[in-house]
Amino acid sequence: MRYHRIPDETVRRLPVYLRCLMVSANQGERYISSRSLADSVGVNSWQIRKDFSYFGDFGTRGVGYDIGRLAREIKKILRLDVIRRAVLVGVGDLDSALLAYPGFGVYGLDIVAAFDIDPKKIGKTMNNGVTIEDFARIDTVKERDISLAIIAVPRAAAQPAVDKLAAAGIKGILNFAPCKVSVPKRVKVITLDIAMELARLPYYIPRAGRQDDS
Amino acid sequence: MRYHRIPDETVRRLPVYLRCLMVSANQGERYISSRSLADSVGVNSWQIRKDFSYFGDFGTRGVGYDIGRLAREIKKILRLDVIRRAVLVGVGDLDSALLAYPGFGVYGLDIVAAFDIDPKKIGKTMNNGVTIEDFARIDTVKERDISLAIIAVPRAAAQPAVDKLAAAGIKGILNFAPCKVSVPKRVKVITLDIAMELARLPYYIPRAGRQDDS
DNA sequence: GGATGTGAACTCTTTCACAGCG
DNA sequence: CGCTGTGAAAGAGTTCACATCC
Repeated sequence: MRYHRIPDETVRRLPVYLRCLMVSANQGERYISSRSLADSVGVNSWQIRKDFSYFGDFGTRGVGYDIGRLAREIKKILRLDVIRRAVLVGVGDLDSALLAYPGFGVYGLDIVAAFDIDPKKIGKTMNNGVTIEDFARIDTVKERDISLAIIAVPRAAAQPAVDKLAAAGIKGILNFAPCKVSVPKRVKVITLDIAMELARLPYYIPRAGRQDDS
Repeated sequence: MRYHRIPDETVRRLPVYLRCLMVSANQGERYISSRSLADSVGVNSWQIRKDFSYFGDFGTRGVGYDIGRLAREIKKILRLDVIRRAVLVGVGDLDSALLAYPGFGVYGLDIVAAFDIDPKKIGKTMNNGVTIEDFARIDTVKERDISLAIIAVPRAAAQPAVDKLAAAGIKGILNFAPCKVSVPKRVKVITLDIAMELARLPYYIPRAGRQDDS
């Protein structure tokens, strides 16, 4: 399969596999079968084999996958094998949560700068030791080898912020603002909209009536 | 089309359409065409028409969609037209952010209780006036007409917490814990895993080389 | 035997083209 | 004439069945 276009859905699943592999590795395991990996992450075993088959033959028939090797391969595929410097834009409640989040480091993310427009925040230092700078100077990230941005600003501020980030050479953006943003093709945006996820939850909940267990 | 199974992808897009409609309504607009709605949310106009066609004929040919009516219809489809009482499980940094999040109320969510296992937190009152209770008493939600839960607990605590929530009659869970959780079929879980989104961002960022704008 | 890797069938989703209506 | 609504075609992604290899 090696020479096909990779489905986006496969790329979405790879980080999930990776996390599971890291957990298994921590428990001292050496090999894992597609079946047991599948059970852990909640997909089918053939889905897992198909996903890996897009990238190469990582397994050993009759044995399974070498956990350490597979984890390294996935990291390489996802380009998580290099540390990337990131900037936080909009320092609020969400950012405290983000900074407290264990696992950004695991995925090669190093938050080295933070910006805000609020004069009350500028100059303050965050939990991780980074001092908040004035967003007016966002263009300085260009000289600081920062390629990723996490933005958590109000809706109206999102598009202008993204425009400035794109101009400053940022290549990837994780957007927590509740709206679509437009960027040049060379910039990748992933929007994570909490309210949108929440809003579709009731759809799956029957108003009343019989229920059966699983 | 009315009598088909609804694609999950359509359900995922409906909240996005709804938000856009609410913004347009606030600006005093009365009608919107599939084309202009499409431009606002970043999909194609035929995608929008197809999505709506699963539920009925909401538009007027030659004119477009009545914004108020369409918003009401979508709310009804998503079952956002009733207030749902929700409980927060695990009160940490993320929860402060969640409580500050404008827009839970917009989608009919009312956070009426909070639980934690940390004795230092139990008894304290959150920003929204809700007092944090001992998670050991989570079963009391059964008598309090609470149908949704938002859980933001460490990975190891997630499955036990979810089991207790399911036993307490919770019907829908928004899971921020970084892992898969198993539930009875009658319970719907939506997992929102920030690290998993972040981990796939570098995949789309070329290591180096030529770039073209859009 | 036991597990992987993969073409082929199948299912789900998007796109198209245009009929139908206001 | 403009814009919606929809069957049909095309495209993506998943599932299956089994050949293949350790």
